[in-house]
Amino acid sequence: MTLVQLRHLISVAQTGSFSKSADALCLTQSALSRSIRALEEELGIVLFDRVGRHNELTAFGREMLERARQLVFEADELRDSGRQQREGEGGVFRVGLGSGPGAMLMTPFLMHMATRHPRVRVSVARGGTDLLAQALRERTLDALVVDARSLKPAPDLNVSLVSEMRGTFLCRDGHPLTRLDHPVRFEDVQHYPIASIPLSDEVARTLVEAYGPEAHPAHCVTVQCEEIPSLVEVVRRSDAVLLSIRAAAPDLVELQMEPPLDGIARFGLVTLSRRTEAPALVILRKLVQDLMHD
Amino acid sequence: MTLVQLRHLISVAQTGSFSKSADALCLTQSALSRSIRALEEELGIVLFDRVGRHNELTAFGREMLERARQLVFEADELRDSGRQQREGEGGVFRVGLGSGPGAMLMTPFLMHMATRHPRVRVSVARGGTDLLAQALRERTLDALVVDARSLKPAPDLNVSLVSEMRGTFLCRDGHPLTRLDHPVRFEDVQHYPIASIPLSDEVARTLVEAYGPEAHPAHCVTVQCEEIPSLVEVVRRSDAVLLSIRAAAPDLVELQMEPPLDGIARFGLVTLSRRTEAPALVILRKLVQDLMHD
DNA sequence: TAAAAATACTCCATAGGTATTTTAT
DNA sequence: ATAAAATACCTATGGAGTATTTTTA
Repeated sequence: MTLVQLRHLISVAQTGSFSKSADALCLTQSALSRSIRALEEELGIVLFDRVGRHNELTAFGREMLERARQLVFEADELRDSGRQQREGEGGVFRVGLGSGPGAMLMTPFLMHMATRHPRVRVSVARGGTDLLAQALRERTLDALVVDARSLKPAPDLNVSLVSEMRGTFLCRDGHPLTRLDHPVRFEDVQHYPIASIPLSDEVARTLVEAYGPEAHPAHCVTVQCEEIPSLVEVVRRSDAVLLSIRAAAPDLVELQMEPPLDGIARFGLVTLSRRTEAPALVILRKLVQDLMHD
Repeated sequence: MTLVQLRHLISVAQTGSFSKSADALCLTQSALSRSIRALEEELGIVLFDRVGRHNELTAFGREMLERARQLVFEADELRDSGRQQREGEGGVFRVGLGSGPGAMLMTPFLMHMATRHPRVRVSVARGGTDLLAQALRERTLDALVVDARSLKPAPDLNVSLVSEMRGTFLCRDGHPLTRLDHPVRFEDVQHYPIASIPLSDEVARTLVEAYGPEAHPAHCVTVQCEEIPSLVEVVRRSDAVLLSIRAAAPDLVELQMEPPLDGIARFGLVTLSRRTEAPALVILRKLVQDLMHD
């Protein structure tokens, strides 16, 4: 029994004629006749009563037809599901976001998937890089976006750098620090609350190297939260200073630090090597590249 | 996409190995490899990540697998349904019973189907022969059992005689008519109530020819009902006389009439000619032959 | 290095085409 | 007599086998 044979059955049942169906199926009448006959022989039951001009389904044929229709319909759906997945119109996509990327990507990513790819079942996990990497290895996640510096290199992980973003101190327009007559030093900043998302050890080391032990986030950050928009709002309405990547809020003013903070967030898209990429990954990669640049 | 390919997918997903599945499927490893690859190419998506020793389904492959399992299961069921129908283990069977056969067959037939062939969906219609024949031509019935004499011969109807049964007058043991010192005449019978199922015109004519106009059922039958068992019960408990086929009740006594009633019920199994018989027809035919004989 | 999958090639089984016969109206 | 299905015969595509290469643990 073949799906093709079932398609033939359905067609002949519709037209009531082998010849007409043969045309419709781009086959010769004889080929179609043999196909139906083979099906009948395999099933051991006659499907059509050949009544000269017009062929009628037998009682069994009628029962068979409905089930054949169902089967062929499901098979067609299955066949199409491949294309749908490729085009981001289906399937599941489970993403892990590190702290920084999570803060920047979570909402836009979910929005984008909900509006542009509504048929993809997407789920996002946030957490520490190690935990996310573990989930990736266990195949409970399809991809991660994390700060590449926080990720221990491993041969089974495939990291592709998608974005590099400078870290800076930002404040509201008209902030006292913008009116200083000398380059801003860290001790100037320290007079104000410092807002930040949770920072990786790598970033902490960069800060300590540039501005001394006082600059370790564990000490200096006074307003911490994972949602960048909330922090931005606080900084807009107060004298708090935001330590984050420049692109977090275009309307905030970047402080000209001395020495300048050359820490760079290196966001990487992580997948398991030697494993097939989730089709929806291209969507995520493009989104990250569009959203995360200075 | 082929059902065979889906079976291959299912097997490799189970074993995690092309070689093992190839053995299980009685195929070579290379053939199986190509089969899966062809499926992947048609769908446009990789199903397995070939990770050396052990092959893993991709995310898409896992989704696909479930649907493939369902599809193959349904296909197998469909394939088997033919054999099931042949063996009277499924399908529908719609029978029309004429008045006489209905009276004798209805209950035993339904009992037999319910107990021996519980998976066949059976329905029985009772009615006049013409009405039943019409339903047969409209394909709302699969077969009839009627008195052949009441059926107008037609080229599109296929009648096979399954049973001939003598009609007689029956009464209870010890009935006054059994003690007569001469053969029973119709006028003797007329002194008692006459019970009968509705009789065809053919039988009526036979009666009139044998015993005169007084014997027409429309005149002489005083207790009429379609259920033979009920009539038999009445005749057992009263002096009523039952006009029916001899086999209706073995414990009743047959009256030796003068002249003898040579009317014979000729029960025929009617189907549409040139149409495939319902598989369950063999069941009915055998049942009729077993039940309806003198 | 050994086991497993992919590839190259060859073959043949079968689906399909052409021509003809049979069947039913 | 005609239109349609079945049949006979032939062809060719693609599924499957054998031998070999490539890959990965």
